[in-house]
Amino acid sequence: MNRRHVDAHDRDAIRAAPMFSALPEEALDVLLTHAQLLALPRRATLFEQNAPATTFYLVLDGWVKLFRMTAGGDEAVVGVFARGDCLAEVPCLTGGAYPVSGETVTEARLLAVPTHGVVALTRASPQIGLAMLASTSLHLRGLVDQIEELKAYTGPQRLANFLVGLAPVSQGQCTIVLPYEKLLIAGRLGMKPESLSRAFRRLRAIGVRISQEIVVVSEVKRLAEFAGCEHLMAMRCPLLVRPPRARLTEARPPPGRPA
Amino acid sequence: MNRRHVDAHDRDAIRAAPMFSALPEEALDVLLTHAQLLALPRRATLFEQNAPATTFYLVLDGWVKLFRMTAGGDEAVVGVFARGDCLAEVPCLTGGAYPVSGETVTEARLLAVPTHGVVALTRASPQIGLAMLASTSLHLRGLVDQIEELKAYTGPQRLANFLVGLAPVSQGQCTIVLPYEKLLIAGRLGMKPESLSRAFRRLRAIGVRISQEIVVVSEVKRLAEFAGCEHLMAMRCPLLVRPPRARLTEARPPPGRPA
DNA sequence: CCGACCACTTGATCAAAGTCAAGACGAGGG
DNA sequence: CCCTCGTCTTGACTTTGATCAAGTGGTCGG
Repeated sequence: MNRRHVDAHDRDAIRAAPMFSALPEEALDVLLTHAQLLALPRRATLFEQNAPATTFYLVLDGWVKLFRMTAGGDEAVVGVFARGDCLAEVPCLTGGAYPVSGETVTEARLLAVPTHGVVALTRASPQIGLAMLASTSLHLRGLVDQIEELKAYTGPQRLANFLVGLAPVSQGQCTIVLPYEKLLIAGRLGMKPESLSRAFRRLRAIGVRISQEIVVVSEVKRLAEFAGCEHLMAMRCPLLVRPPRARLTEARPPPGRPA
Repeated sequence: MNRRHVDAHDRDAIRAAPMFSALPEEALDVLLTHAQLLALPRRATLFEQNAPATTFYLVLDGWVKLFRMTAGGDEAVVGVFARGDCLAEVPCLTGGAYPVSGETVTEARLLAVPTHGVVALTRASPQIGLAMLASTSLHLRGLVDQIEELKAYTGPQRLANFLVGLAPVSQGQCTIVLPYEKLLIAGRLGMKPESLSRAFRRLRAIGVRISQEIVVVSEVKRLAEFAGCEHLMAMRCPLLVRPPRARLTEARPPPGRPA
């Protein structure tokens, strides 16, 4: 976990990034002579929002978050990245500033690529420009997905969707190990830790058990259905015995509410 | 407003787009031979989510929205674009599908550029690849801004921010004409029309008057301050005299509900 | 073994925004 | 002219999520 040099395993991760996948082997060697391998502890800062972008990163192991500090002092998490993901390529190549801050959330190994290294590379193989666009396209899509989620779905639905994305199968039972702390998951999903906790409780009714960082889903399809949920209405608070709501047009039924 | 051909005014708009700003005059001519000028009515569909991307657009006049239909049938607006803005370049050049749907929200004139036209262009002048990245970079930034807004600010704050962005001056008094319907503004800001209406009411307390589509701001700085708002707390519900809510620990007040 | 600290959970309460229903208002068609 | 339609506003009420406060259960250093 603390290797000092790029090995075959690392090369696989690099190949996984869309922007390098089409690169000939020799070009990759050139790139690596410019790049630096970082082994970082938890909570290490990679770059800060608004700083001039000089280096971009590729995750080889561990997790990295991108976020913004708001005027009020909270942080808004914009993305959480894992092995094979590439960070901040765009501001680097356009010569701008980082639009967000970046920080490790676990111990992590990263490849740090200085901008000038890639500019050199671009000259060598021009089609890398299109590959970069492909990479960017993925990021754009991810952001659009997030906006849709935030605008149109409730907390429990976003959590369900997050879990479905983590599930190794698309139907049946499965077990998921949460990849990072609940605190960060909450940020990623745009809610407070307390709300996340309650969201997990809500999902129990559709077959989600949780203990510590282990989540057991009894039927992934059910979860997915709830996440996209046309009929959230139908399964709202499924177990809670609630007296039927008094309708304005009817007489109020005797409130059998347990004290 | 219904010109059939690209004139000098239109060329200005094209030059305003980052991806074409650095293009030599002759290359622009080549581009225009491939492109098509569209004069569209309100509510015309440009492309639909998940369709293969074959054409991208540059807005010459009017307004265009990008949005997603959610499973529940609501639409989540991802962006609203005006003169000089470029839409959907990325999926076109990476050969993917449109991640969102696009529709005009007013009468509009657009330049429709088929992908193959630009691929030809790319061969002619390779540095256009970097220009495209610059353009994309702006889009990314815009999306990140939206996510931060949604996660960290309240409705009235988002509205204040929106108005500040529209204001022609950065301090003092000013008058703003809302560029499109309130319904769409609400969508853009991630709320329902009713909430938008109430958000405007809230802003009255800090010097925002509204009648129809005309907004008068008595001091833009005050608005900007509220939008970034460290001390939202200080000016919450400034004028409204509200009877305190009945507490659960007290006797339930007799429900004066009309039968 | 103890106690401090941490991440997380839970409960009570409150504010923000969604929903439903009704009305105001202007634009356009018969 | 009136009537309808669409947009916007308003009011009453519900639901969601945030906040505050307390409590649980770990881990780690002494």
